[in-house]
Parts: sequence; C-alpha cells; structure tokens
Amino acid sequence: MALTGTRAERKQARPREILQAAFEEFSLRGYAATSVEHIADRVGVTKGTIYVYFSSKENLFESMVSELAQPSIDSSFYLSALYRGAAIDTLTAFLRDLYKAMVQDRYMSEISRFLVAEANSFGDLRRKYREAFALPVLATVQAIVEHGCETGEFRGEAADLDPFLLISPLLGLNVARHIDPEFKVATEQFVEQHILFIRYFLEKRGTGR
Amino acid sequence: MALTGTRAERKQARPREILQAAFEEFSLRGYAATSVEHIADRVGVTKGTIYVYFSSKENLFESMVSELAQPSIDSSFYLSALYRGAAIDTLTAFLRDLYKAMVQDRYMSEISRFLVAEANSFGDLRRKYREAFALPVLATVQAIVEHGCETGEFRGEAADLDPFLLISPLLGLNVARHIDPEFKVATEQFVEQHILFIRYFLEKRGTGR
Amino acid sequence: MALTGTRAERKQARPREILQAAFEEFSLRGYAATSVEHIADRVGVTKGTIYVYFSSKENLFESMVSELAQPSIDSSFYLSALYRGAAIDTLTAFLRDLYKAMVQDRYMSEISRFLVAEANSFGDLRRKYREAFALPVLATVQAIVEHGCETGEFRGEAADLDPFLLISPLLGLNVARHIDPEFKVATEQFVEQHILFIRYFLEKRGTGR
Amino acid sequence: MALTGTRAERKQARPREILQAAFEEFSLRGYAATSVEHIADRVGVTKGTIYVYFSSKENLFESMVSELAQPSIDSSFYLSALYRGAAIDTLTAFLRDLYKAMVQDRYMSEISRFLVAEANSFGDLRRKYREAFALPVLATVQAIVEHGCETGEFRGEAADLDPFLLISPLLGLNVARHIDPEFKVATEQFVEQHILFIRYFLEKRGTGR
DNA sequence: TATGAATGAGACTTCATTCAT
DNA sequence: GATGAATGAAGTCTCATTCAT
Repeated sequence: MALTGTRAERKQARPREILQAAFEEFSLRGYAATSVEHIADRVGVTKGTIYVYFSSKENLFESMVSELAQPSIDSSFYLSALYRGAAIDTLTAFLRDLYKAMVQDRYMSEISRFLVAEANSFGDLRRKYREAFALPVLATVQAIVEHGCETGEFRGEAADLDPFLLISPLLGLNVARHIDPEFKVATEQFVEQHILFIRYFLEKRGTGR
Repeated sequence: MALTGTRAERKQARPREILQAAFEEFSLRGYAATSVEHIADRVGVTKGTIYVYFSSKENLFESMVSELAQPSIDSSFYLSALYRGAAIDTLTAFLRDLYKAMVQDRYMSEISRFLVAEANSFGDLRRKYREAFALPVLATVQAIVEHGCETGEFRGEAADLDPFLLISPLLGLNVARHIDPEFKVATEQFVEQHILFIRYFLEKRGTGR
Repeated sequence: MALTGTRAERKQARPREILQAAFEEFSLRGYAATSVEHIADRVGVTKGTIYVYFSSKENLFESMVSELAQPSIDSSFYLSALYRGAAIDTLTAFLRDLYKAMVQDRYMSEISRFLVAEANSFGDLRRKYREAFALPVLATVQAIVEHGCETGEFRGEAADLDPFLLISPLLGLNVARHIDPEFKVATEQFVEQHILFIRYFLEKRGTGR
Repeated sequence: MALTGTRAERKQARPREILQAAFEEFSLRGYAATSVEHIADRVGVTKGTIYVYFSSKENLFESMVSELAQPSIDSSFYLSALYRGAAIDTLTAFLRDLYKAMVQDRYMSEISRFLVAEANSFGDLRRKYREAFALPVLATVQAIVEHGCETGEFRGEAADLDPFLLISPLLGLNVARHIDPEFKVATEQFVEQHILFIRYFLEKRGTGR
C-alpha cells in the first residue's frame, strides 16, 4: 500500500483501499472464512480502522460488491443499434461486450462467484444482481432475437429460443475458471466460436457468409 | 431420518446419515458457516458422535463430497456406442445423460456449487473433480466430435470446436439456478434446445432431418 | 470452589456456582464493568463454560437476579394475622420481617442496588421488582393501617398516611450501606427505633405503653 | 445548548457544556455504558475535544460530580438558628431544605444514584460525599435533637435517637424514584407527612399545636 | 459407541485515548 | 484550541475439538 501523500489524501483513499483489500481477501477465502484482520493486514492498518469506515463485516462486504460490481452493459445502446443494421450484428456486438463485462472484468467475474457462494446468506445481493444485471441482459437478448425474427433475418424457430441459452456459455465459462483456474480455456476464441455457433442456428442459411 | 430397524442397523447406517445431514447443512449455509452442531442436531445425535465417525469437520466435508458426488457418466459407454450409430445420436444421448447427472441430480448439482465456493480452500476437491469428471467429459465430447468429422457426418469446421462450448450451457444452467432459485428456466426444454442448437452447427445441412 | 464430587455432581452444581460468582462480581463492579471472564475466573472455569449454561451476559445477569432474589415476604400471612390481634402488632411483625428480607438478606439487599444502578437498562427487572415486591408490600402496609383505623386502634389521621413513608427508612438504610459500607448504622436498633417511631404516630396515646 | 454568544464566549463555556452533557449521558446509561463519544455528540464536538479539557473519562466523571454536586445545605445556618427559636422549627426548616437539596435538585438526586451504582469503583466519590454531605447533615440533625432535649422541648428518649432515622425517608424516596419513575409518590406531601411524623415522636405532647 | 461438559483459540466489535494536522 | 483518523486493548460470543464417563 502506498504510504505517500498527505494525511488528507491518504484518508480520502482509505475507503477504496479497504474495499480493494476486501475484494482480494474475500475472493481468496470466501466471506465467512475471511476475517476482518486479514483485510486490515492487507491494507496495513489495524482491525479498528476498518470499523472507522464500515459499520460491520457484512456492510463491508456489501459495500465492496456495490462499489466494484459495475456492470458496464447498457441495454438501450444495443436496442437502438437495431434500427441501423442487422440483428445478428447487434447480437454479436452485445455478446462480445457481455464477455468483456462478465468474463474479462475481474471484479464482475469474481462477484458472480460470490453470488454462487453467498447468495443464500445475502439475499440483497441476489436481488440486486437479478434486477441490475440478469433481467436486463436477458430482456435485451430476447428483444434482439425477436426483432431478427420479425424482419425475417432469423429463422422462425428462433422465436421460441430461451434467451438464457445464448448467455449460458458465458456463465459456464466464468464458473469453470473459478472452479479450476488451471483449466485453461482459450477464452477469446471461445466467445468467437460461441458467436459463430449462434449464427448457424439463427441465420436462415447457416453461417452468414 | 427413518427411525426404523434395530439399533444395530441404525448404527450401521450412522455414517451415511451423517453425510446426508452434512450435505443438507453445508448446502444451506456453506462450509464455514455450518457448525458441526447443526449437523449433529439434524441427525439427532451430539457433536461428539460426529467425531466418532469423522476425524474433523474438514474430513467430514470431504467425505461427504466423495460419497455423494458419484458422477454417473461412463465415457466408455458412449465411445463404444459410436461404432453402432451416428455420432450425433451418441452426442445427443451423452448430453441428455450429462444433464441428468449434472443438473437434475441434486447432489452433483449442489457439489458444483461447493466447488465454486470452496475450491480455493479444498484443493483436493478441485483435483478430484477435474480428474473424475471434467477431463473425462471433455475428452468424450471431443472424441465424439472428432469421430463425426472423420466419418464425414459433421462439417470439417467442427474439428476446431472447443468441446467445452458444448458443455458450458449445462454448467451455466446449473449455476444460474444456484444464484437465483426464483429465476425459473424451463430446464428440460432448455437441454433439448441446446441439443438442437448443436445439430444446426455440426450437421452438414443444418438440422439433419 | 470445591473440586470434589463426580463429574455428574459437579455439572449439577455448576449453574448455581456460576450464579453465585456472577452475584459477587456484579455486586463488586456493576453490570457493565464486570466481564464474563471475571466471573469465569472466580468459578475456576473458562469463559466458554459460562456460555454452556447461559446464552449471554444479559441472560446470566437476569438469571442471577431471578434465582437469588426471592422476596420472602408473604402478604397474606400478615393480613390474616390482623383478625387475631392488634394492628400495631401485625405491623410490627411485618416491618421486622421486611427488615430481614430487605436489609439483612444479602441477596435482596444487593439486588436493590442493581435496581438503582441498572433499572434503566433492564426494564424487566424494574417491572418484576414492582410487581413481585414493591406493590404487594405497599398494599399490605396500607391494608394494615386501614384496618387499624377502622377498629379505632389508630388515630383517624393515620388513614391519610402514605404507606411508603413507613417503608422508606428501610430503603434508605439499605442504600446508605451500599453507598458507604463504612458508615455503620446500628441496624438492629435502627429498626426497633423505627417501629417505636411509628407507634408514637399511629397509636392513640403516643407510645403504646 | 444555547448557540449564542461570540466564539470566544462559547469557548469559555465549553467545560461547563461538557460537564452538563456528561451529566445527562451518565445519568441515562451509567458510567461504564456511556461512551465519550455520546457526550461529545451531545455537546456537538468531537471526542478529541473532550480530551482538551479533561484528561480522561474518569476525570471527566469526577469533575462532573464535583461541579454539579453542590449540596446547598449549610449546617452552621441551622445551628445558629437554634438560639433564636424552637428546636422543632429549626429541624422542620432543615428537613424541608434538605428535601429541596436532595430530592428536588436534579443534580444531587441523580448523583446519589451514581453513588449507589459506582461508589465501589470511585472511592473518592464516596469519601467526598461522606465528608461534604453525609456527616455534616447527620451531625446537624444530632445537634438539633440534642439541643431540643436539653431545653426540655423534646422527650428524654429522643436523645437516643439515631439521627439517620430522621433522614432515611428522604434517601428512600430518592432511591424509589430512581428505581421506578412510574412509581409516583406525592413528594411534597411526603415530606410534610414525614415532618409531622417526627413531631409526634419528638414533642412532648404528640403534635405540638 | 455415545455423550456432553469443558476448553481455547479466534472471530466480530467497541472504545478510551493519542497525535498529526 | 479543535479535529478525527488511527490505534490497541479488551469485551462478548462461537465453535471445532477433546476426554472422562
């Protein structure tokens, strides 16, 4: 931890430092097995200092998730793009961006792990995730597919598609990497294959080429 | 817990009863937040009794996973089937069975959650899972696809496919249900769509029939 | 603490041992300033042991009061005595017994101190004390005085007497001894003077003689 | 806290403001359960400021008691009055004034509670209270009674009276109100009854008039 | 085998106090 | 003088584990 700056600057930076450290420690051991002291040690302060900024371990955890989990997906952007081009292009762009936001982004990726591990204990987390992320993403996919069907760009059968099917590989990839970091999937390539896969199904003549 | 049988029989059954109870409790709260007493209470014995059968909480957890996580997937079965029919049929059967084993089976489904939550703390679990489940499954998929390519049943491009892409939706489905049990996916239908999806990509003329 | 007896016997005696120790320590320092460890040390066990028997420090304190505060005053006894003799004799007997129960009894005496010190924090204590002790005692005094007036044994003016005035010296004595144990009042004599005092006021001809 | 006056004036007033706030907070929760921050908050300053004026929490508490506990009873006044009138009148005046000083005065009343609660921990308090209040009061009562006996105004038996008996109802009243504020005694009337009571005993012919 | 009282290490949290600004 | 960030000691409570019975 940088010991530079005036006291005022240090103070300003403290909350974020703590959230960062909390993120690392919670990621490593999970909520219950991480002690506030672990986090304090990582920041280089004492336990008491943590409580100057956060009222409880629970509050620290939730603040950490709120602060670091910033899903950078803006549904309206993709939907508006629909009127300027092919649905498949919008969908492709959306999936690539979703990949960046869900899999590549270290925070979001890890937070999806917290969700699996702690959602039972942190009902709020589940609710926030659903409302701020899961539902909008699914609605967007659904809308794009429907639009593609209406314009005749996609097969009729596509209309019955569960939108979660188009998302699930990303979630699966995420989880696989959490379960076993050594199990290296060529992730970039994985998404492109995933997209290609989708095109074969959705587009009227198999692959778009 | 069935209260039937002689005392001797019940004693015989004790270890399994304990593992069952451990499963329920660990599922509910996670490893760290579950106390040995929770488990003892559920079985109807005292904490001390747990230690008659298991040397430690860790050992109990690991035993529970080993005992209850019995992936009922036999790779050799599907591989041998390849010589008696179409690759797509083998693959279809395999995926359906994998769905049963991974998603429908309560134990395996929950254990995949444990893996996400605790793999960092239980390195052995990760290793076992990889060796006993992940790698064989991926190898089987890979083999089936390769066979389909060789016999000309599948497109040439299929050879480059990452086999994990074919599995990932199941993993994603599993996890989604853990994150949010209220997020109801029509799971049976989900798998069939998933299979159909794959056929469009793999088979030479879109969906075969 | 006696380290004798079988384990079973020791276990049986534990709760009372702990309550005793709690009484001594709480008396010495007050609720907030007494740590559970002080109490455990006095019993000769570790902190954890206390929590085997009591769910919290608060519960321990309340249990201690409930267990040790047994006001041995039975109102009905004095009231029934009224029909067999002079009101002044009943009153005298009552006050002497009240003195024994309030001032001489070490537990009740100390508990009145807890009430002064902690009633704000332990509302239940206040309620119990009022219902189980204060109100019955005052009602009894009131009844005896009224009876004496009706039979003509006491002056008419006595009817307007606040019964608390007859009790208050005992409460005052109690408190004085708490404030300053070195301030030695000749307590036995104090009560007899107090009774004499009352007779002068109540009885028609000054002192009963 | 009045927010008037120049800054300099307010600074001047700080110590007293703090003592006032300390009084309120300590009254509410007792010494141990009151945190310095509670007090600071009430004054509208930060914890650190408290330590500008007081060296420790203990010192603050003791200063508060010293500052606010100003028994407004001047023994010599009553003793000198003896030579100008009847002993019973002096005693009556004394008891009424004592009532004002002990029971009606909010500070003294509350401080007597602190004494009960904390005298064990604050030996100094006990000593001060004894020397500055208890002993002088008792000595005064004693002197008045003796004087009344000598002049023949009081019965001979009065000489053996424990002076504390004449004071104890006030102490008892005080404490009763602390134990249970809902237990409403008609306090003004209580004292007058108490005085009447005393006259019956002390004066040669029951109540004098 | 089974019990459950007891332990002791460690968790979260509070708070009087200090000190650089 | 005033601040408030930081500390560190201590307090309440939990729990995996042991062991005499």
